[in-house]
Amino acid sequence: MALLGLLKATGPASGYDLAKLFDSSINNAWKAGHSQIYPELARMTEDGLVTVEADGPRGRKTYTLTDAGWEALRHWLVGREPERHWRSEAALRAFLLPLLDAREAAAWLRREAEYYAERLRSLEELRHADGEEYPMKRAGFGRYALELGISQNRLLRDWALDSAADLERRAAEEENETATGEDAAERRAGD
Amino acid sequence: MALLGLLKATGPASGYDLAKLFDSSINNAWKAGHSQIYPELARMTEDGLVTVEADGPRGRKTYTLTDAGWEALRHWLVGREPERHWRSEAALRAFLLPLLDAREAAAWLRREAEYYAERLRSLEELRHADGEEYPMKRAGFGRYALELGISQNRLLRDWALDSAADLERRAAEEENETATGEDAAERRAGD
DNA sequence: GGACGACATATCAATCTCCACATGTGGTTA
DNA sequence: TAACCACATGTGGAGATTGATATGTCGTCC
Repeated sequence: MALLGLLKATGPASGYDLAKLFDSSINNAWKAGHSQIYPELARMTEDGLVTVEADGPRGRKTYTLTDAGWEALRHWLVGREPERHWRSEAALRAFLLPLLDAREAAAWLRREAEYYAERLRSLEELRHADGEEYPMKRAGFGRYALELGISQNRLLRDWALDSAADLERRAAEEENETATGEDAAERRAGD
Repeated sequence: MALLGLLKATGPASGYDLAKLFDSSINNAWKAGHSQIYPELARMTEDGLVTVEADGPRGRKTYTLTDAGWEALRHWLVGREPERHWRSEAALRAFLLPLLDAREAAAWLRREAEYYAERLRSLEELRHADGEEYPMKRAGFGRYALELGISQNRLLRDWALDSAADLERRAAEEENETATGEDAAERRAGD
């Protein structure tokens, strides 16, 4: 479906073009290497969703979206089957974080925050980039998706920083209590 | 890894227990049915990450985390290999949204917003629920992950509503322009 | 004219994942 | 005591995914 979408957005293209386009546009939402793209294009050709034409040099094949393909894409876009797999390593780690001690967890979160901050920067750059650098923008694309990505990364960064601060505060409090307890014990021992 | 984490968090458990726990806890971050869990437990037993003991009735097998298992889990939690698969159907749809006309896209977004709002409600309920209803809370778990989930769903809901409103505004503007153009044409025709 | 990098397509094996099918036991309740 | 539900564990096959490997061409720069 992602391939159909790109074909619709850009017009006829080769598998190679699509692979590059994938990288430079929806790679944040969906990943696919050329070893997935080529067989998929062959399958879609069989299904009549696209047509092929061998035209360019180096055995280049240009694929074009058919009416049936656009219909299928449209149907998928509008359809609302509940999302099948929402799966995120980051979320899993976040969930299991309390297994580590507070200091360690906080350190991990701070590194995570840096990572999100970096992604945030690169997305914000994209927002100010023009069509040359960001081909999908020419088609008015990714406008809303880009804003979403920016907001999400900002949220993630702030969440990581806040959680880290919270964990550190708790750790400090605990150490204080322990220290007080030890002081008391020492005082008792000294009696 | 998710399994190891749950084992660490809850202590010894059977595959059945883990499957249920999965559903009631990290299901939002990671999904796994029993048909994945049982083979995975067998594999981890071979690798020495857990030990099995057939004890309960009905062929129940209880799995216990070994030191090696905890070490592996710890290593995974602390380690920071860049996230491998971030893949989201919703994000993909969001990206391809401009392929639809504005009204249709807005309608889709409003339905999407409803969905996020519902998830938001259920997560907020979870926040106020006590350990009885939400077993992982007993272990102090999911505290930060839960807050993250709430923030994310709120963000998603607001993004969908804002984007829908924006699309509708643009569609209305366009229609106005078109109508004005037609008026002018009619006036010319009437001359 | 040779080297090199970008263009361009393809296949294979290993692994992961999903869904459906399959099988059986223990406790409770009508 | 029969029925039923929760408990409990598996297998098998289709399809997706990843990463490695393979092969060859075109244009350009030195």
